[in-house]
Amino acid sequence: MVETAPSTGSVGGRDRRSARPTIKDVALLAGVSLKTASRVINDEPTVNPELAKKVRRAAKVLDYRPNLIARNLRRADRFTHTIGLVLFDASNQFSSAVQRAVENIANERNIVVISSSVEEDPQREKDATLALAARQVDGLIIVPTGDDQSYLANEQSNGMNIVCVDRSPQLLRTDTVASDNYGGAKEAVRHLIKQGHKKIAFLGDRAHIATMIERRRGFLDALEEAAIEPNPALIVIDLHTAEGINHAVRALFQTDSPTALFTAQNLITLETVRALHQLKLEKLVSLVGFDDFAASDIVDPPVSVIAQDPAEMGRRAAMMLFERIDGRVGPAETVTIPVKLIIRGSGELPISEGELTARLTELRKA
Amino acid sequence: MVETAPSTGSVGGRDRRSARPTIKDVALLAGVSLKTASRVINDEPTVNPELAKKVRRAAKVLDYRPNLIARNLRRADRFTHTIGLVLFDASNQFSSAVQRAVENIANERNIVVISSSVEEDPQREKDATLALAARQVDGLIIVPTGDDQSYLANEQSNGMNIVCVDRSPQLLRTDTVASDNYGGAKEAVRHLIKQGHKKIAFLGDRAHIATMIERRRGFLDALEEAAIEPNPALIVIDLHTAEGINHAVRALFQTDSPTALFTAQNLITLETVRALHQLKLEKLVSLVGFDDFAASDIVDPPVSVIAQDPAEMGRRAAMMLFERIDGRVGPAETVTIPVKLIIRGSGELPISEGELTARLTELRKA
DNA sequence: CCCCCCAGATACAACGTTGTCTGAAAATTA
DNA sequence: TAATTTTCAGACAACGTTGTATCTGGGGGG
Repeated sequence: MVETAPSTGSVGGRDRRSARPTIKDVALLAGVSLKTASRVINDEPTVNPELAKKVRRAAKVLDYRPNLIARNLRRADRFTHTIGLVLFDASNQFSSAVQRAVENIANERNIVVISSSVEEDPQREKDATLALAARQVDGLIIVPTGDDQSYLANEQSNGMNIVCVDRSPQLLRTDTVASDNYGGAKEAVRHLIKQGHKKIAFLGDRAHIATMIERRRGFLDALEEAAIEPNPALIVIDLHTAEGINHAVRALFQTDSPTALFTAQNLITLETVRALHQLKLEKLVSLVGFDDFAASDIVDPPVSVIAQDPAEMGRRAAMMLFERIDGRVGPAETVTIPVKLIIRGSGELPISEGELTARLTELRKA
Repeated sequence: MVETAPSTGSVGGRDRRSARPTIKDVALLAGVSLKTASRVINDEPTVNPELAKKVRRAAKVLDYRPNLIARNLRRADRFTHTIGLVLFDASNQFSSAVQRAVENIANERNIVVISSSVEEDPQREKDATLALAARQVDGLIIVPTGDDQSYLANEQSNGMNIVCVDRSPQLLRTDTVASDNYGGAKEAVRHLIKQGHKKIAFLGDRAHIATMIERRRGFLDALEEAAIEPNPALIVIDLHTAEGINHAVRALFQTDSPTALFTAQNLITLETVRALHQLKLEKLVSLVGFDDFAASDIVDPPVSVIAQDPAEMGRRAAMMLFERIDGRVGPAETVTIPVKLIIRGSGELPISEGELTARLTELRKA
């Protein structure tokens, strides 16, 4: 599977000393002082056009590009024109939509985004975040993973601008952009109750994550509103692997048998639908998920969801961050982005107790 | 939607001069020279343990963290322990799987990944890539967007290590990790031909992208093998927006009517299935897509695909890059990652000319 | 007792760049 | 024409750090 390319010069093995030209080389070639070359590179007007032309030609010949590391070290304003983005998981659709939105806003301002994906590991979150800070980013956008962001307190008091997205930071106060998690969850469950469901299960991620707490609260309040006693056996948390979710769904139908499910996160929704397919229950058990995903409308049956707007969240977070970088002072703010119930079918299946019971008996026999 | 947090100190508005402590502050507090403090920070053994302890305590008190920008500037080896990753679109599942794999490998080596998403814009690709190079990254992993990467020639000859993923670079020779695009496409189309299809359409992305060229070649060769004359009207390229794809699919069935489709990219597959649903053709027209996507197995009908292995591609790319950074010299290599036909249903629909014709007539009337 | 050596600390230069200050020549004014 | 201002190039320091050279003092050997 490895083939070497036909005869060409070797690549790799950088001789790190002989590398890139510096402004000194440019000045030398142009026959001016180093500072004059610097002036030309930075478009300062106080240079004789003749000389400027010579410098520019030299820079072009050498393919000179300023070393931004050196520049950032020296520049008075101390802006590196770089922001850091910490994601809980780059391959989650929610994350990558946020990333894309942030990059688009940053791009308009010629700001580079340094992103780190921490795979839901709080230690990695901390390491990555501090590594970004040590690189002197102008600000941080974080989708928190762990339940303690206090390691940022010093950075913040040193003036680092921080915006959290999706999940509020814990033990730290920062600008935050979040969805209406409570309201959305409540709406989802109300919707299921309106369809006639009474045995509704909650499938959620790690219990300490702020969004999960809110979504579960919404779930419980919707039940209470309808005077439905919550059944603890129908509340499953700590789901974050495909296997775990599959197992949990099967377990649910082995013993208790909900007639509807509320899945509190996009990956959980996806895996739950997959499990329902395997159990041939997808047409018999209703489901509403929190957070939309790419193919939700062409799944069988199409999945009803509480849709978040990750692009808007990323956009707002980036804008809040840039305002702070531009000098806005004031107390930390929280922006809540509304969510929307999208009805597609999975949450509005006709209820037929008979068929469901039949299928479940069949399953339990097997 | 904006609420201010209850009484706390303000955030933002960094006083950029009074910011973070430097090693000078640490040395001062510890009562030693700057260089001694530096030695302690860098775990050099030639320091009296007494003093070392004092320095460490001072560093802790001040919450000192080295300024990596300054360090990188000075350090002899010139490694910044940072690599750049340029993606064609962060929100594409393929891209984000690559990103995740690269970050995982990099993380093991304590390397930070700076990534840029360029939204399939060649100019942005160039800008972003050079911006990363100017930040002195130790290497670059690029999923090329444009049809000319020669702007990197100087960087490369200055010793920058570059690995391309998915799409080969054009007008430049670098290490490359790619799928077996030709073989995969051929296999997909052979599979459709084996099911009895003769009128097979090709739906592809921008024509200049290396992968598209290969996949189209595979498509055409499979037809030729079976002595099927390709019909130019069934070859649609330059698809890259949801609307465009929807429109193209509708157009296909207005005039010519393929009985099967080969969609050459994941986004195209998704939108094509969506369009088929709208036209109520999803059970009548067969489809095989190139590149898998998250919900492909629970879509109605489940989508048969040629699955790539983006995680493996990212992993291999990162490993090749690190080998180069570690000093491996030699000609540029190309690694081909095998692909796999996954049969799920959409490519194996029973052919019923009658029903299809009926539905099409109905459609054209409307 | 002197010299040397070594451990271990400090002083100074350097990385590539930009901020500040100085100086020289040109341009303007009196 | 002399005095003064303006223009603009260059010298030098500095950013925060590490590499190298130098210094200091204490211990051991002659």
